[in-house]
This record gives sequence, structure tokens and C-alpha cells, in this order.
Amino acid sequence: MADDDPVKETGGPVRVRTITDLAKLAGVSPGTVSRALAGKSLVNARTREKIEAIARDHGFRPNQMASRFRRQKTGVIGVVIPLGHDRRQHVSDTFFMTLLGYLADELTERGYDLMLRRVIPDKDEDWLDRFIGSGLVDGVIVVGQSDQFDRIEDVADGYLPMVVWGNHQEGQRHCVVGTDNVLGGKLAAERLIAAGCTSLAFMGETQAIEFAARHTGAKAVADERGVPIRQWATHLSSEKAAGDIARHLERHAGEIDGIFAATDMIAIAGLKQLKERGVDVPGSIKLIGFDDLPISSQTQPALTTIRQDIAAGAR
Amino acid sequence: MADDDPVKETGGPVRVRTITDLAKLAGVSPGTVSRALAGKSLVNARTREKIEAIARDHGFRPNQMASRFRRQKTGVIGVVIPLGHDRRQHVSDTFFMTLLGYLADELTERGYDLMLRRVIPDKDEDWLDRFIGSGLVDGVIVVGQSDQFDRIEDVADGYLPMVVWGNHQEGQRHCVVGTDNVLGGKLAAERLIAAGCTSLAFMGETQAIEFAARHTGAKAVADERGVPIRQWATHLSSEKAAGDIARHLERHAGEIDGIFAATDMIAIAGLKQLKERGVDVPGSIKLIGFDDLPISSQTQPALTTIRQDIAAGAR
DNA sequence: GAGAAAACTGCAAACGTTTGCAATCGAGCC
DNA sequence: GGCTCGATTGCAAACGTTTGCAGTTTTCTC
Repeated sequence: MADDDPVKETGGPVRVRTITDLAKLAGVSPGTVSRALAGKSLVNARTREKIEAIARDHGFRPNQMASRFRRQKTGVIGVVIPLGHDRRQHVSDTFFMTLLGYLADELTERGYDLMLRRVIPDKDEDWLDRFIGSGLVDGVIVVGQSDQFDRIEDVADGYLPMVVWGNHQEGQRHCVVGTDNVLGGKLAAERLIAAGCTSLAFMGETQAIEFAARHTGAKAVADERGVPIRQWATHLSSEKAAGDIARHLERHAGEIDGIFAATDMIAIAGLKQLKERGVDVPGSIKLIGFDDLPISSQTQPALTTIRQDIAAGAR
Repeated sequence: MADDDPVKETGGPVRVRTITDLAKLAGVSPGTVSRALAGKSLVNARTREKIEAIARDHGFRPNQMASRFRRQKTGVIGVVIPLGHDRRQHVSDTFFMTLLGYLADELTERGYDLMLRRVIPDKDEDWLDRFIGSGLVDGVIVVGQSDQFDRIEDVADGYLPMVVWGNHQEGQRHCVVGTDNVLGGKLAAERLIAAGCTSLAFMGETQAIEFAARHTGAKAVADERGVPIRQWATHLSSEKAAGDIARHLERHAGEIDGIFAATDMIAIAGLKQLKERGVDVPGSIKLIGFDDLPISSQTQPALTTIRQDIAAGAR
């Protein structure tokens, strides 16, 4: 009799892989199964129960690929980290990773998945277009503008929910959230000067606009107070930074009594170098960092908490 | 004449969204376009060039959702972090984030995307099944077994490329890569004892098997050498750890002269507490951590580099 | 108990690609 | 010159869900 349903005749536990298999088993149409599983109100309570029971028994999970494809919604937010000016820095950099941690928490809480991508802009002209155009994500969060400001601007017009973690620039078109780097720089310089410093150094680089802004802020205050501030070019990756710092200290250690490090990582590296040289910190040289990483318990200028901003921005 | 192609008549830049649009424009069939864009060898060089040109001009990107759906391959590796025993710890924990950084690098290098998901096992019975069954990922990397060992084991039989970062257990069925925690614990204890310590403390918790193993290793060596080792239960999150450590130190500071911290984060927190109490480190109390985070330049026991293992494991 | 409204359910057409198979077009071979 | 073979290309059927529309019941209402 069951001629039209050979499946049942096998006796073995039927593998129910698709919504259609399940429908056959339940004796309803795929459409109904879909609705039942989606929790729509248009299905009879008894039918739904039956369907859910079967689904549970067979450990059935609707294929998300198909579902998302059909409804043209991925439920995924892309997080892309441009490895611009200093390839070694970004991913695996503590600050970005910490930020990413919070992002993951917040996004998951809102039912989104997080797709992480690291790109090397030099190698890949239109990294952003490609990511957006792929249709894989509902929105994009760019972590760090790096030196890709223009490219980001170009894309911003094409819309798509995008928020950028980075520095705000007068008249820019893309939505940005992040620390006020200029203000942070000012605060740092003010604090150093208030602590009695009379000659400052900025450790970091100014290629990426985030850091440039920090320098700008510090310089503005320093100039205003008549305190000299020099720039000590320093790589951002811990390994390279150490060497750079050592070199600077060797040549100019005596000339300054206050250091503003562009990142906490640099600050920590600097601290180590200073200690190794027997310099008293903060006795003879004062040091201030930037980022407020959980590790560094030094005093930091403002870092906005990301929570609310992200929520609103990513929607 | 162009009656059958109203699109061209609009004059505006034709929006080419699908492969079919492009095909029409190029005067070929969608199939051919697909082949051309996929770089297959079966298309005439001239046809391909033409198609590629049009694609470029219109900034066309094939819909990845559709593509991946059709070929039942996502090109995505899921990274899931079970927030088991201590909800606050995992994501936004520095160690995991650092690990994640390397993972991202390696996966991207191999053309995979990385989908991050944080789950709270208590709330969600079958977090793993759900993730795997969703068909969203080609493989899964579980970071940290936490207290979910059994659940992971259950799933491991169902196959699917899965690798777990965590502790190896005799006779387990799932593929695991990670530090040898027992060995690490042994090394730590040995080092402390070699440095002259005569009474140890282990700071951390033992609910998660990774940490339990570290403790076990340390205890084995300590017992063997006749050195007492006590356990100071300590939360893993920096904030809570500080309080725990303070409490322990207050009561038992004088009783020990060597501390093995289950993680670097705890070690750092401990270091701070000790300093605040004016304890000389490593003069009167020696301290050793675990993880080898880039920040901590203290001596650490072995941490396997993840590079090769991941590559092979994830395939 | 007829008629209408409400509650369910089934049908079939999408979503945009990939891909096996068959058709077409030249070119080379005897 | 007919035929075979290879190189391209077109056709159409998937992939597994969702969803508008059109039935088909059921349940009321009078």
C-alpha cells in the first residue's frame, strides 16, 4: 500500500534533511512546515505540535543558507579590518581585538552573526565594494580607517548600513563612531604639562589619521603652553616598537621629561625600555598611553564605551 | 527595433544586478557568464574578455549567497566560543581574542571567512548542533571546552570538520589542538621550585578542564618534590580576580612564596595587588603566569603556536 | 440549515547561481 | 565533400526555503 512512500518501508530511521522530507512525514505540505517552524500564527496548533515533534525527533534544522538566500537577508554583520599602513598591527593587535570582543557580544545579543574579514587594501583595490557587493552581509563595520579614508568615503555614498570605528573628520560622509582622538591628545598633553613636564615627545606614527589626530591634539596644547613637543616615529607593532624606542631614547633621552604614546601597546613597550635603562617612571620621565585596554591600569584619556553607539549605528 | 530589450532604451546606466542581466547585455546565456566569471577553461577567450569588461564597467559582483547556496559550500569557518563556567570571561578575554586574531589571519589567508559566535550553553541546549546543522559553515572551531566537554564529545561523532582548542583528554573523540596544560602546569611548578620556592599557591579555578589540568600538572610536581601547593580560587575576569586575590593575600600572604597563576590576566592582576601591598616581586614572592600573551613579558611555559595545527585541522 | 466569515492548508513561483547534457559550429581527416 | 572530433555555448534542472494566492475546511450567525 505504501507504494507511493518507499521511504517508510526502509524501516531505518528516516533521514529528514529538508523541509520537504519533514512535510512528507507529517503528511502536510512544505509550506505548512515552513510556517510552523517559523512560528507564524497561521497554522493550527495541533498541526504545529506534530510538526515540531517530528522535527525534534529527527533533529531537523532548516537550512539557513537556503532560508537566508530566499529572504535576501543574511543576519550577518561584517566586521572588516583594513590592514593598511602597518600590516603587522591590526589583527592580533590587542586594542582591535578587545574592541572586537565587545562587538561580538553586542551583535550576538541582537541576533546577528559576525563575520570577520581582514583585508590588505594595497593588494585589493575594492575590498569594501567586494565585501558589500557580495551580498553576504546585511551591514558592515569597518574597524579603523587606517589610511583608507578616501576609499571608505567613496563607498559611503552607495549606502548600506555601514559604520566605521575611527576618527571623525569635518565634512565626511560616512558614519563614524569612536574616540575623539584630538581631544584625547589634548587631554594627554595637558595632563603631562600639569604634572610638570617641560619638554614632550610623541611616540607613534602619523600616517593613519587616528594617530595623526592624537598628535595634532597634543601638539595644539603643547604649542599653546609653549612646551616643545617632538615626534618620535615609532612602529605600532610591539616587536618593532621596542627597537624604535630604544633608538630614540639613546639619542634624545635627556631632552624630554614627558612622553605621550599613541597606543597603550607602545606605552607598555616604552615603559619596559625605560625601566631597562634605569629611568625612573614617573619620576624623571612621565608616560601616558592611549586606549584604556583592560591590561593597562595607567591613566588614560577618554575612551568612549562602544555599547550604545554600535547598537544604534548597526541597527 | 530594440523592442525586445526595453532596458537599453532607458538610456541610463543599466543596473546589472544578476548574472542574467549581464548575460543579456553581453548577448550570451547566463551559464556562459557564470563559467566566464568562474574562470573555467571552457569559454572562448574573446567571450570571456567581453564579459569581464562589462562586469567591470558595471561593478558587477555575483551574489555570493546564491552561489554558496547552490554549490552547498559556504567557505565559512565558524568559530564558536562557549561561555560556560564564567560568563564574563571568554569573549573580550585577552587570550581568546589574541587566539582569534591568529585564527582570522590564517583562515583569511586560506580563502575562508570567519564567522564568530558566542554561545551561552546553559541557555541553549544544543548550541553546537544548531550551529553545525544550520548549514552556514563548512567547519567549526570551538575555542575552549569550558565545561562543555561532554556536549562536544556527543557531537564529534556526527563528524563535520571540527577542531577544538583546548585540553586533550585520554580517549576523547574530538580533535583537539592546544597547549598541553598538564605539562605547562608541571613546568610552572618546576620553575618556581627551582627558583627556591617552598610553598606554592595556584590562583585560578578548576571548573574548566583546561585550568584544572594546569593545576593537576603543578600539583603533581609539587607533591613529588614535597612542596605544599594550595589552591586559591580566583575568578577569571580581571575585575573579579582583583577582589579574590586581595582576599587571599590578606589571609594567607605570609604562608607562600610562589604563585602559579592560571592565566596571564590573573598573573597581571596578582602582580598589581602584590605591588600595592608593597610585596617585592620576585624578591619575596615569585609569580608565574600562563598563556604567553604579547603583553606579558614574563617567563611562560610552552604555548604551542597555532599556525600549522589550525591549517591542517580545518582543512 | 444556508450563507458568510474565519481559520487553515496546499500550490507554485520565486531567490540567483551552477552544471550536466545536448546542440551548434568549424576545422581537420580520409 | 561527408564525417568525426573538439571547442563553445545554450538549456533547463537543480539547491531548500519562503510567501502570495487560491482553495478547502470549520465555525459562527441568524
